[in-house]
Amino acid sequence: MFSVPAAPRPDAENSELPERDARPSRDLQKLWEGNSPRLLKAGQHVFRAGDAQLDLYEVVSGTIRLYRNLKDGRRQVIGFLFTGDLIGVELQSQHFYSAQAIGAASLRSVPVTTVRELAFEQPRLLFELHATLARETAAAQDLMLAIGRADPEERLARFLVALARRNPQPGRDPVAIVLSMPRRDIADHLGLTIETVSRTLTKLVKQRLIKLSRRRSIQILDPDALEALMEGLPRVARRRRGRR
Amino acid sequence: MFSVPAAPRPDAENSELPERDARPSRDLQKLWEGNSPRLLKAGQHVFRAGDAQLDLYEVVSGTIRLYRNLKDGRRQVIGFLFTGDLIGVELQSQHFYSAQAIGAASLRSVPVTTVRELAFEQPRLLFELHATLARETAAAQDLMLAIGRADPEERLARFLVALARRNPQPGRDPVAIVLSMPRRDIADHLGLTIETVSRTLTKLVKQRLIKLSRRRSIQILDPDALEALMEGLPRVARRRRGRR
DNA sequence: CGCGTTCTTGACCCATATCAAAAAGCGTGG
DNA sequence: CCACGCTTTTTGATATGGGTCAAGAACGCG
Repeated sequence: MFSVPAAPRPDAENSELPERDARPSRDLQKLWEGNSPRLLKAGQHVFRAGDAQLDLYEVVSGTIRLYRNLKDGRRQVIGFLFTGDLIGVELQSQHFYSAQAIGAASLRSVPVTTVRELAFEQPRLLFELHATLARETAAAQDLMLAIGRADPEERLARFLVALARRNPQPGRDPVAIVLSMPRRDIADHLGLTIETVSRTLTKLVKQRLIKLSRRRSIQILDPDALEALMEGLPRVARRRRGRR
Repeated sequence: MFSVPAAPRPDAENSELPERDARPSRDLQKLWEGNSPRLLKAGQHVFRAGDAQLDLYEVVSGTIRLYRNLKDGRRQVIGFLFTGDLIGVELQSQHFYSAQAIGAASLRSVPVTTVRELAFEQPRLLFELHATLARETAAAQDLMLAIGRADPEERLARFLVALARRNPQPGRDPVAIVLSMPRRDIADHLGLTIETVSRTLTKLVKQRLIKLSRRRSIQILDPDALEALMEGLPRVARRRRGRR
């Protein structure tokens, strides 16, 4: 079963990837008080890589994708943000990735200058942001591992499990998840092509690990098998990855 | 020529990746005063993923590799740290990657509890650590882009340019860099095999972009061409990466 | 000088990208 | 509610880059 690991586990190898979102804390809550959300249309950018960072944002509704480009257009989707997630916790002079609404979305924001001032008086706030950034870094490293070393099946398994963990579905065991992003984004996130994403999903369906309906909604039928897949254990004795 | 970008440039697409290291600042300097360095032998671990984080470290000498594993041993090298770099700026309860000396190395450290106390009194210190962590995150995302979307030639180009930038060689234009890590580490860093790393390096040699001697030392003959390679521009019109 | 280790080179092959087309959704207007 | 057209996704056929396997060469160290 999925466990939503509130407290970290003392498990060295299978380090639970901390989620990138920082759900409301009292310190952060204060920040937005009385700020009316900004509405974004599908495809609209919050900011682009290289822009000066003016604000810290919180996603109120919708899904935001963060990404970087190579000059010739190849794209790496860094991550997806959902309701309650923060954007821009780095607090640097400029953004090093772009943020764009996938569907319609809404955000609220505070100027970074305000955040900085508050943080000076109230170190706990800064610690909080620091911890959020640390989770983000861990997630980035985790994705690196997936992209650099896992095959498509493992990458998809990781992606789906991570998504499921972020939407703690109370109770119901065949976990339902909604893909609020198109295949192209998933492909660019996992370093694959959309064709491979599609083929791999149908492969997972055939193995009865998941079930997909209407393209964007997925039921996880066998969470344990999926989690095993993440680490590549199923293939009984994967080639021989001997080292040193 | 290589420029060591002290101040960020307003260049949207070709965002300079901030270096992960934080060279000495007054605030940080104070931390280690009077701490005698810990010596590490080749291959020795500073800590492993999952260990509790007890200290914040600074590399005094040598090279440290940071990495994560999949259960079956596949490894992703997150990054390499050199003299002056900090390890453990996340300040979380446990490490989510392992840190290991490549050759002989030495570190000095401060307990995280001490860092936390100081940070409460002296917010600037925490801001400093936060900025370091932000650079680390940016580097991780940059590597993701390379691993997910670049071919071996581009990945090596990025790796070499990044290395050269971290060792600001005063003056001398054919920039000399030393690979303080074996091919296996480079491969595991870039998501390649050692064979591909080797072949790609000789390919770069044949193109007269670099020159390598005694396996571990490299001269960059044509910095501009290398930088162009990073973004994949040389191939005059790479397939067609059309997107939206 | 000799041995173990690291790196390079070569031959082969397979997983995944590419190219191409069909199918399934989805919104819109009648 | 259905028909139409556009977009997204799936499926199929083929090609190829980089992985795998296997020597051999270069190095470094005692």
